Amino acid sequence: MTSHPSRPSRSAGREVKEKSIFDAARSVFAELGFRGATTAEIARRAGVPKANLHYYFPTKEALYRAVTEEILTTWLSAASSFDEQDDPAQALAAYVGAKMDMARADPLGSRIWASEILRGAPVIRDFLETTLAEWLTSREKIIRRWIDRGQLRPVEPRYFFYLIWATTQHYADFETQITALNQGQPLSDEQFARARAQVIDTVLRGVLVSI
Amino acid sequence: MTSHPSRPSRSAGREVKEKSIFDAARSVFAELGFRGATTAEIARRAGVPKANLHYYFPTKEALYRAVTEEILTTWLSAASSFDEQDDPAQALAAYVGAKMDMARADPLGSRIWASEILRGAPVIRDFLETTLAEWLTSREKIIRRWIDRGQLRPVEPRYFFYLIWATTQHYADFETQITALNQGQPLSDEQFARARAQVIDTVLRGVLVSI
DNA sequence: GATGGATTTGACCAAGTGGTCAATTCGTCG
DNA sequence: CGACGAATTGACCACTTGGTCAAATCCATC
Repeated sequence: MTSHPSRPSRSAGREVKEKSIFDAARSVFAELGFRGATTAEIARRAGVPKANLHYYFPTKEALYRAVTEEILTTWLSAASSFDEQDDPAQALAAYVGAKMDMARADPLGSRIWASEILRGAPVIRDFLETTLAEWLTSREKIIRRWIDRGQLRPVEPRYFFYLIWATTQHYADFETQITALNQGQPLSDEQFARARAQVIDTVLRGVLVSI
Repeated sequence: MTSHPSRPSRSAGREVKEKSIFDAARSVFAELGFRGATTAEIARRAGVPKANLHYYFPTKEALYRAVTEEILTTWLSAASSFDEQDDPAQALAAYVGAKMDMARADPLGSRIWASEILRGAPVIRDFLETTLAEWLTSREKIIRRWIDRGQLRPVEPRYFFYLIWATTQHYADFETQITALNQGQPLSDEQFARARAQVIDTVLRGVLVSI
């Protein structure tokens, strides 16, 4: 204990404040994109003066990079859930399910990613061309092994991954549309669970040899 | 003939100019979104002074609405290609193929749509809640009929449509990412044809009872 | 070739932008 | 306590934004 509980220590206060700015930036970037986002709006949502925001993050771009950095980290840790197993059905179901859960738990991250890609990926281009490309290559090998063993239909692995990514991220990126088509109500937990199960099922049936 | 071929008539000149502004706006909105787009940049790409742009389109929002209007029109005409047929395999293959072709032929339209949804669909919300919702309801009936006839596995139709929309539009919206993962080269016609065929095949196998 | 509406455009404006800075306040520690 | 660095913030700045406007130009018609 360095201070009274109701008055957090200096360093703890810093973390809290930095996080509130960070979270505000996340939501604004997800809604308006990098160009459309304004530091004034981010500061407003964070409940701090604009000058204070610039104390913690020197520029708008630095703040944006911090946000994308965290998204890439999250993505990587989730990507490792795609493991080689004997049973492709189990491995794929786990992976697709995990991606659906991510879209539900953190739609903002997915939307910032989408927005970044839409504008030509100036910030994460390097990540796409190196880390993501390597990840994809290594997982293609796993898919090909399953195909060689006759467990999977002969598909081009990368287009199969695109289908998985597109479908799962759609529930985050197009949440507005999905809600509008659901009588204006966001998908309930039950509805989402049903969608999740169906996505897994459809994807698996699409590529498995037998089921 | 109202004038010399090299000097277009007044009304023809108007159409040409309006279209060049319109096309420039499309590309800027697709890249930067509504908020990120600037009238100066649109005017620059159209090769006209900014004041001239405002002569043809009074405000940035009017220009944006004109662009989205055209996208909705295109969408509707393409949506009618989803017809009721005896054979769901044929109908679905035609629909998915058409959506893939649209993503290839006009990626900008898809990206503007995506960008509009990402920011909460303030402009097309009404379209989503009325026209699109009705379209979806009517097509759900067709899907259910196929299910009742035992031609399709019992899926919730709307989540199935989301999978189709997400997967096909991904090739437009995430073109930057797909290109980055393809050694920096956009998908060739051959690669795209392969992706198109695989998407159709995977989607069909995912929901057809027998194939 | 004169007329008059359509078109073009440079100059301009108020509001908003990202970012700075100096003055102030705060909290910790000797 | 006093002092010193960390943190806070109102005021400010140069630049960009969407949009205006009046003067100039164009061109079909008579």
